[in-house]
Amino acid sequence: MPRTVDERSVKEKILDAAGDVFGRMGYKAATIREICRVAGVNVASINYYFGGKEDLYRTVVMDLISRIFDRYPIDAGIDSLSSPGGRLRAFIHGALRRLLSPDGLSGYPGKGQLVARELADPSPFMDDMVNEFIRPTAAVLSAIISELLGTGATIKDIMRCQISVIGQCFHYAMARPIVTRLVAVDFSDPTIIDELTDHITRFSLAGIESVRHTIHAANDQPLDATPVKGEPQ
Amino acid sequence: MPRTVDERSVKEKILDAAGDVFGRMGYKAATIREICRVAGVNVASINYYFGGKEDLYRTVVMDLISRIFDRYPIDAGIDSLSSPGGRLRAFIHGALRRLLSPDGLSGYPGKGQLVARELADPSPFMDDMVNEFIRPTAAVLSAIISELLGTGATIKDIMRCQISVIGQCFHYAMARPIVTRLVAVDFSDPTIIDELTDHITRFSLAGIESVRHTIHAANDQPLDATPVKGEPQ
DNA sequence: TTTCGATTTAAACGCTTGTTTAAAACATTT
DNA sequence: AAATGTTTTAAACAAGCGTTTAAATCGAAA
Repeated sequence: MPRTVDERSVKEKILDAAGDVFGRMGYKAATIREICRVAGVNVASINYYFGGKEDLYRTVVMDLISRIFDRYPIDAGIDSLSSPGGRLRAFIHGALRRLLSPDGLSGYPGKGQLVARELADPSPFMDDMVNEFIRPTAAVLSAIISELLGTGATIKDIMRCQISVIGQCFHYAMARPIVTRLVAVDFSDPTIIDELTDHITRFSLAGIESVRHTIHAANDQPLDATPVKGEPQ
Repeated sequence: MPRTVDERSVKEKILDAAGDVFGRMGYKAATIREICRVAGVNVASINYYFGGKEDLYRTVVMDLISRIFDRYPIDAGIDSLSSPGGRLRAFIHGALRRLLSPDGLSGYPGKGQLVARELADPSPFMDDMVNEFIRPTAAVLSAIISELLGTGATIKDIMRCQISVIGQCFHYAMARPIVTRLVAVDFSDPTIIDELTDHITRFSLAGIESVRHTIHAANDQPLDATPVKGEPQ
């Protein structure tokens, strides 16, 4: 237990520094000496307060994600909306805020990369993360899309549309090193989340609607063989 | 230079093993002792043939990507098609083959993760990769989308649609650890690339068309404030 | 002031890393 | 068969890692 006001600060300084260093370097390349240098504490502090490097990492990742989902809950404003389109919009808005907010997962460079790194290179406790945070999130989106697709939609249909929606959101966070290299995107612009919400919602609603049409039109024609190659009009 | 048939095999055995180990563990966590153990060669071989760990990594990544883009060129069958929708389909097909083919970037687990890892944690030579491979690819897609959006589309419009299309493709490769945890996707099924091409093309063409409508309808109404919240019908 | 538990510190520990070395093994040429 | 240049090998190297240790430092209670 901490004694003075500075004590809790030591633990927090380590957590902050660890988030940055782990995010920038990855678990293996990050050294506790570098973390302690950034935090301005002694190297033994990490073992004293957290027991070791691995436990520190687990704490950092879990704390970060928990805090984000506390601040931007999965179903924020979703239940209150009656139209599935509005709910899709609320979902996309929430996902983008979790991914792109400066106080969110993407305080780039640093903490935000932790998530991208976990995706590319899952930790042993990735399963906990999936079960606790991602699975409930996916369930909410799945319900919305299922409603938009209407009866007749298979699990495959729902799943693919789900990935189409999430993929658009994630790409901004995941491929940020590439996106920023290719085009000038000002991620610090506070209006960008709203703008992207507009775009992705519009894009996705049309995409889902198009899939819905093919489902209802598929009753009389085969599905396996050579698929539709032409564009709509 | 190699003397016998086995000699070229040593270099290739190292390259193969390095692709697997680097992909599974990441650059830092991968040890040359593990790579050599997998390859069945002496630890000194890597320095003898490649000069060191870093040069080996660079060679592995560049070789892998070059080979993929040789096998699945950016504009495969795109120029021959007259309709922009058909060209979009060809582009998506190519992107998915590069990302998901078993002989492609995604010989999962292993080499495929190298790409995801490079996205989340770019190497010093990420700039070379972007300039040589990604920028030309993005240019092709940009031209197709520009044509689909028609006159009046801003660079922002084109860019966002571009990311919407690429994001869908990449998500299968990037978030594979999560996707496979959530739903049963058989990535070894040879027809999956064609199926996903169908879905993403259909989804994207409708999305782009929807964006096109808003562009042409935006001449008389403001764009900033509260955006469309309702769903299509 | 003295005492005592909690924190901070500098130094050291054992271990693994990438790399180097010098000798052995090999295939080919003279 | 002897000589030559190339490849393979086991062993060693210095450097850096996470972790431990034991002493120093600190703040509050007695």
